[in-house]
Amino acid sequence: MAKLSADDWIAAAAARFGEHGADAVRIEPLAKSLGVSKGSFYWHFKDRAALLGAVVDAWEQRGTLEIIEGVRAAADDPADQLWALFERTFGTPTSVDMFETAVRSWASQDPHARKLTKRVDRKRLAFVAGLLQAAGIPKAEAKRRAELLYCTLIGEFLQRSYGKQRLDRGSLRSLHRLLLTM
Amino acid sequence: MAKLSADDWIAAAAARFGEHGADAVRIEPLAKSLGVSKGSFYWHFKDRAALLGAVVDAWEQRGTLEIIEGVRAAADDPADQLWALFERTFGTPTSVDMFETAVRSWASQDPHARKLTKRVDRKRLAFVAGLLQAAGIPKAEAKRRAELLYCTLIGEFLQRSYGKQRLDRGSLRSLHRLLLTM
DNA sequence: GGGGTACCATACGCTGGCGTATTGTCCACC
DNA sequence: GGTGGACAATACGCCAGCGTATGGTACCCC
Repeated sequence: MAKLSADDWIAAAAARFGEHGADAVRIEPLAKSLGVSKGSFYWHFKDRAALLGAVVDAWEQRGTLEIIEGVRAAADDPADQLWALFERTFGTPTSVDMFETAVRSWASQDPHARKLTKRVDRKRLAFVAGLLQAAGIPKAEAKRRAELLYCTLIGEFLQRSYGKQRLDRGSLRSLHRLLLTM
Repeated sequence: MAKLSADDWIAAAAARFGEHGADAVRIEPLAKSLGVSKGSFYWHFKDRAALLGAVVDAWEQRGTLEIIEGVRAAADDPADQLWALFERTFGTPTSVDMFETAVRSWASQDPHARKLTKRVDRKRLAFVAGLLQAAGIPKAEAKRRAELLYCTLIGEFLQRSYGKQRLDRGSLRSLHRLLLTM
C-alpha cells in the first residue's frame, strides 16, 4: 500500500458518509478499512470535525458546477435543457442521492454543513429559475416553480435512500409538462 | 416525580429523535433528562432497539389517519380538499417536519423503520391520488402527480430541517394550480 | 552517510454509553 | 402487618472510539 493523502481519507469518509450518515464516519474503523492505523489520520487532520468539514467542502466543489455545465452543453432549447437537467438529477446513481440527503441531515446539526448546503441550494435554484425563465415563464413564477422542482428532487433523493423506486419516465414527462405550463 | 410509563419514554425519545436523529437517542442521557436512572428504562424496554422501534410504531399510528380525516372533514370540493391538505402538510410545525425526515433517514439504515415508512407512504399516496382523481385528473396521471406532490412535500421537510424558509402562499398556489391542470 | 521531513505504528488514558445484577421502596391487597 | 408486584437506584464490567505522545521507517538532499 502506497502512502495515503488527505484526499484518500476524504474519499473513504465520503463513501461512509453517503452510505450511513455523518455519525457513521468513525476514525478507527475508517483507518482499518484503509489498511492503516489512526496515527496516519491524525497526521493529515486535526480531528474528526476537520474530516467531516473536508468531506462536505469537497462536495460543494463537484456538486455545483458539473451539472450546470453539462446541461448547458447538452442542448440549446430551454425546454430540452430542462429535460437534460432531469436526466442528470433524477437519474443520478444511488450513491449520489444518498450523499445529497446525508449532507442535508448533517446540515440540520452542523453549522458549517448548513451554510454550505444553503449556498449550494441557492446556486442550483438560481440556475433552474433562469432556465424556466428562458423557457418563457415569467420571472416570479419561474422562481416559485424552481423551488418546487428542487423540493421534488430532494424529496425523491430522500425517498430513494430507503428503497423507493425512482420516478419513471412518465412521471418525469408529466413534471416537465407541468413546469412549462403557461 | 410520578412513576413513568413506557409511553413517557417513547415521548421523550421521539422528541430527541426528531431533533437530532436516531443516533442521538441514547438511554442514559434520556434517563437523566427524565429525572430517573436507566434502571427504569430497562424495566420498560428490552434494549435500545426496542425503544427506537416503539418510537416509529407510534409515528405510524398518528401519521396516517389524522391528516386524512382532517382533510375529508374540511371541505367537500376536491380542489378545496387539496388545498386543505396543503395547509395541513406544508404548514406543519417544524417538529413534525423534522420527525418526518428523521424517520426517513433512519429508514435507510433500519429494516423495521423502512417497512413501516413504506407502508405510511403507500397509504398517503393512495389518498392523494384519489383526491386528484376526484378532481378530474385521469387515474394514471393522478398517480403520477400524487407521487410528485409527495416528493415535493418530503423535500420541503428535509430542507426546512436545515433552515430553509417554508414555501410561501404563492408557491403553494402555483403548485395547486399546476397539479389540477388538465 | 547524517539529518530532516513526511508518513505511519503502537501504546496509553479517558469518556460515554450499553446491558446486567442486585437491592431498595412504595403500595395494594389478604 | 406481611407478602408480592410494579418501578427505580446503584454498582459493575465491558467495549468503541477519541485524541495524545512517542517512537519508527523511508526517502531525499547535501
